[in-house]
Amino acid sequence: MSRSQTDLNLYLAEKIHAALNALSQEKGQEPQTRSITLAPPKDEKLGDLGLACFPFAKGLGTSPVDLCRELAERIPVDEVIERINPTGPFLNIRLSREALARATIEGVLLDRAPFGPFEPNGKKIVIDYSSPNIAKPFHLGHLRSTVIGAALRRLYLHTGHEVHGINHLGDWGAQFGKIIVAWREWGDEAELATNTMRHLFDIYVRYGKESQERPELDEQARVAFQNLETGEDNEERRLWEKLRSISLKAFQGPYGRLGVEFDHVTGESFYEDKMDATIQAIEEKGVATLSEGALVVDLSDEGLPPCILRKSDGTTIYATRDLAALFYRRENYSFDRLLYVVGQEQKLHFRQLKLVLQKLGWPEADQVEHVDFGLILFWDEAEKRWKKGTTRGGNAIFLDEVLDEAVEGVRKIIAEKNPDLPDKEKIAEMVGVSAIVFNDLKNERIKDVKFDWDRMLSFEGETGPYVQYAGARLASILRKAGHGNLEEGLFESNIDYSTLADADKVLLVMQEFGPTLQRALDRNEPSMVTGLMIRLAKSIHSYLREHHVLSAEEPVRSARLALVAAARRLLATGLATLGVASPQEM
RNA sequence: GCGCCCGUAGCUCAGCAGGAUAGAGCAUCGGUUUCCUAAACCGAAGGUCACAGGUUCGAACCCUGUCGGGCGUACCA
Repeated sequence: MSRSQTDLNLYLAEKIHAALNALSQEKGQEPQTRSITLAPPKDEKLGDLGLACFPFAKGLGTSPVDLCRELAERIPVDEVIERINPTGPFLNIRLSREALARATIEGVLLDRAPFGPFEPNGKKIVIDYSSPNIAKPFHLGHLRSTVIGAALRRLYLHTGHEVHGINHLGDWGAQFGKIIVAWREWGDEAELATNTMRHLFDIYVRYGKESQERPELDEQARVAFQNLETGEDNEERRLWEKLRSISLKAFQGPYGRLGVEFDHVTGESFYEDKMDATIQAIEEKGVATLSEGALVVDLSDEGLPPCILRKSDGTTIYATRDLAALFYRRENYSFDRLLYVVGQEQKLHFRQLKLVLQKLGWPEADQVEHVDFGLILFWDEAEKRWKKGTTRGGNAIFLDEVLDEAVEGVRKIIAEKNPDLPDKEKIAEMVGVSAIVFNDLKNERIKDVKFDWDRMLSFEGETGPYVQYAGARLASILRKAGHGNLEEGLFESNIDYSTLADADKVLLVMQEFGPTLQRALDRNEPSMVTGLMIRLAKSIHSYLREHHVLSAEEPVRSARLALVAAARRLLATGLATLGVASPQEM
């Protein structure tokens, strides 16, 4: 079964492409290279998918209306294309309902691309995401990089890429000097043991406040990091190791709850012994200069501040470690693309890094991309506006608090609406955590997220639970039909797909899966998938209202069950790429 | 100051590389439950797409300028 047999957008695009090329050849023109994007016509009576002919007409020296008519003549009606209908400059196509149902349902249930995994394409993608500063709690600010990166990792995996997901932990650097000093001043072993992250957070915040009146703290912190970077087995190193390992352990909690995985956990400290060689390599290329006591790559040609390789006190900086990581990743992963899922406030830093790579003459410079995202803003009642929250100010919200609130909200709804549900606690966790993840992946990543408890804890409308609920309803129908394993045995009976004409809305949304994955990859934008899942859930909820499955007569009943199984499965697949669970019941 | 990002319904956002009459959710109002989960469904109301020019068959989308908000602007990450 070829891809275009299950992905009808692709099927149509191939037909149109062939017709366009035939026309080009006749007119002695170059073949068309412009990609074909189909969109639903404004009026559904015109067809299911349409192509605007304007851009193609220009190259062929004809009018869009004429081109549209000519294309329609050249694309014969077949078992998939029920009607081809030139409407002025728009080429509208109506799909055969039977073919639509067959291609979609069989494609999904037989796990064919784009619904199932793609054939390996040999491309290697490295994704750097989450990368929190440990020794500070996992707070809301870490959530975005973590869930966006994890979703991209799964999307690239699904579409046949070799993916290396890396957690570039912030476990090195000047900040550790501050944490070491804070620990010396106010650290409490008992607190650290019982209340690890809260305690580290408290002393870090205290450092931020007290260092303003006691500037000697900053000097101590600077020295502490300097001592750490000597590589010697000294007090600083022992403290660093202790604090690092204990906080790393504490981070497994949030990662576990979120279901986030990494292929490599190589933090900044991993490059401790690789930075000298990196600096040396850059110096040998002759692009490093000394400026104000620091070793830098000058970028004034591009009108940017310099990229600092070594600070005037001899210690390294995050740029040094990022460059060492780039050298290491090029050597060890020979990536086709390297994605940094990091907030937009670091845009300048990544521009600088890329420019350094260009100066080094790396061809890979163009394959390094900053996948940036917006901030999390908090409502300031006094100023009546949305503001950035800071860890330093002590107003960070811990991720566990947010997840716990969401789970508690779900518990209440279960108690009210489905008190007999088995495994209540497990389901509450699944649904509550998912709601937070889904919410974060809902909007375009570049948009700032406005943190709003009411909105986050709302489970109605365009939310994670709404989508999960659609899946649970489908699962419930399958369970009652005796399909314990959901789609098992469905193909044993011959399904009469012609009886599913009234399910065209659901099926057409399911057909958007392929093009949506493509767009999500092109733009590194998981929200494309989130949006599709909402539309799919919406179409399912509507369909189930109007069409009864279990009480239908054969052969309609079997066909509807197949539809239900396929919709359920696709929903689960899409949600899984987002990191959202699909409970059987809720 | 300079650079980058954002500005669409009361609120939060979509708008699928420039296409047909700008769409959802929340909130508001009204309707649906002897029916596989009402965390649902159906309907009503709600718009100067920040503003002004420009590009063209066509602009919420591209260009220029203005206004508003945000982020960044060498030894934090």
